[in-house]
Amino acid sequence: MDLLKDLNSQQQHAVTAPPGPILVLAGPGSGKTRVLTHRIAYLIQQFGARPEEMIAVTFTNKAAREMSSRLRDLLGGLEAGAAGVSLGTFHALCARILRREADRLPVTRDFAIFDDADQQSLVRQALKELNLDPRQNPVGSIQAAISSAKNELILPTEYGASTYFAEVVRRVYAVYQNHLTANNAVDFDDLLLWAVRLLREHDDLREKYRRRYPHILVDEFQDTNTAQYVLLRLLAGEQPDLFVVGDPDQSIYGWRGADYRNVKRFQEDHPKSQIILLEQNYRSTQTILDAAMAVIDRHPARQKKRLFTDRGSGPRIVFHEAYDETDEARFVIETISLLTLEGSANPGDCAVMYRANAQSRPLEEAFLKANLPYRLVGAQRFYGRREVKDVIAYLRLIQNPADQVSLLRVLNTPARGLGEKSVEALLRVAAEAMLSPGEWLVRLARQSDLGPAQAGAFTGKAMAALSAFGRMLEPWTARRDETPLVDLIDQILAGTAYQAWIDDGTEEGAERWANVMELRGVAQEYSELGLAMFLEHVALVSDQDTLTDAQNAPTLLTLHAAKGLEFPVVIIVGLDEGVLPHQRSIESAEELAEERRLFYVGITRAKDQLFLVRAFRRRLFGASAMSEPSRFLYDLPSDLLEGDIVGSQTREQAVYARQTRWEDKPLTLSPSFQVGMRVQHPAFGEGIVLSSRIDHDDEEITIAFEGVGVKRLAASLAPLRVLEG
DNA sequence: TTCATGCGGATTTTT
DNA sequence: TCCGCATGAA
Repeated sequence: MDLLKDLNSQQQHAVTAPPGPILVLAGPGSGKTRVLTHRIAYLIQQFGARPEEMIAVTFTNKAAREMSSRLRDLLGGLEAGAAGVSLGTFHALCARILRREADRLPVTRDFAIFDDADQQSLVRQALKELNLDPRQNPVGSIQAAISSAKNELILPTEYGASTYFAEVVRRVYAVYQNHLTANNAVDFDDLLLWAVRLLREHDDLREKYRRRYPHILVDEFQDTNTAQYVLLRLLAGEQPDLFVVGDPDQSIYGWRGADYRNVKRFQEDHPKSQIILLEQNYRSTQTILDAAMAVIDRHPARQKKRLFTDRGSGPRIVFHEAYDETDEARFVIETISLLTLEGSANPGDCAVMYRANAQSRPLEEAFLKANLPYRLVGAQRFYGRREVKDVIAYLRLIQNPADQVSLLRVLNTPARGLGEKSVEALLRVAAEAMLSPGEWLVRLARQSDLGPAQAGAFTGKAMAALSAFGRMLEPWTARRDETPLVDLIDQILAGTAYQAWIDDGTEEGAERWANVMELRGVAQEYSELGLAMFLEHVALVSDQDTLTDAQNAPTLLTLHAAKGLEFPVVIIVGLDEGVLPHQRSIESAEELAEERRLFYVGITRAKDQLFLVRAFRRRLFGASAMSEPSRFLYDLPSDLLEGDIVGSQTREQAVYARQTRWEDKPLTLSPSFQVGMRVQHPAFGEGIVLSSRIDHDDEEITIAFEGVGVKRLAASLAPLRVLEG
């Protein structure tokens, strides 16, 4: 079959490039998944690469699945071959390596993977031990700080403490890490961090994996963080066949440690790398692309891409200013109803996007009031629900009795009279016996006789409850490998009378039980693979994966959640200063630029029609306040728009607003000094500009001054006056 | 162990 | 405004 026949020339160029470091800058809707899958097929067919030698990394399981199925279609008869490619998320692939090489780690291969909530629970515990007040040292902030440190590959001993908070973090981090090991657990970030450490510190392992995976492909490369970048470098070795695809313009996870500058770093680290741009868009109308480019071109120091399509210009973008958020929601409903009525779109073709989850509320209320169905993405996550986490915690405890976080979660769930005092005593006694509390309980169940000292540690009631718990747990752990997974879950539910505990007869109660049953359903699919794989799955999936497109209803989702998706009709609401860009991001040029990219991502989700909505006044934290149009709106050329952004404002105000907003300051730089300009400097006198380039958020100019020589200056600092351009 | 109360904080969340 | 928590009373 001819692999190249349905690729455009840029895509062909990327797919057929000789093996080596290759950077593909792929605009939205430019077919990057297609390029990745074709590249894999091409390497197999033209270079005789074996699928087992290839590793393809994505950021989401969804993307991995998508690639896997597209690859299967593509390779057709080579199905077995396609299956040989190691395809998965960074985290999943690292978890696999860690389990395989567990003998070099401080945990066993049964280690648990701790999520955010588990991490916070450990942080809380550490704070307690260090006698620090969780009120003054917010658990979430500390956890986030530890997470960023890990993403930057900073170990507890290396953590610099220049402020009081950093000192707190430093201490908590150390204790936290010890606890993780004691729990026989790693957290999300550890999956990457340990993988890097393994490859860094063990020459034989590094060699082994380099030989094993000579071909590496990476999707969404702009979203890699430092740990992931370093991991790739370690895996890739000196003569890498490293094919990375990304789009710095769609980098919206900087706040999670992703660093689009890795794209630049890649070019510096691989000076011979090939750079290929994918600019033809197969998704949107030219009007939408023009709007998107107008927004993103204000972001300097970027590799420009000219997005184009052969789809034609399509309808103009509609801007609407609503009175308040209720009115905004009403406009959304009316718009969707109208489109449905005229037959230009199905409800399911429409997506409503917003900056923050809180904005979904007025929208949901409007949908409910209008008695219209909708799909809400994100918000309350299935695997974050209490009842789901409870059952998983039981399973995790069975798989890994050292998992103290899970134990403490379920020890008194359902309530069995084991309060704080009993827990403290249990932890103390277990520590004395040099066992984890879970193991201690199992041992307690196995030998009826207790040391007198230990028996004295508990009240009679607590003792009875503990041994009952131990006797329940013991057979589950002892026979965990023979017991079918669903049977195990049923035993847990029966043994704990769990339904009675969560289903209180209310509607919520029924829903909670339904969630448990849904989890049981997922477990059913894992009956072959078993408990360990099931736990791996639930630890590493996200809820995005649960997004089904079954019903024909509009989708409500955040701009972040929208990345990677597309819809015929997109309505972006809340285009107000303080909402998009978010209040919190306005101060920092870097964050403001990310808000801009977020808007860009939103715009480029639209295939046919785009609606932009804002509200004249908006209720924020209770108080209602006037809001101003988002500064990003002023970047849209008016000939693409239907509806006037100026809205109720007077012309004068609008002009003022436009001027004062031209700033996203440092970052909106396009070089203001041109080569050949004559300039005047108070100290150096007159000179001629030799070159100018934007570096980060400043302009760096090289000037030849008469009688002084060549100087390199920063435009923001040097007091330069232009004499003639 | 559970409920009531008060306080502080309030983005985004691929794994 | 409203949610989650930490804390204190029953």
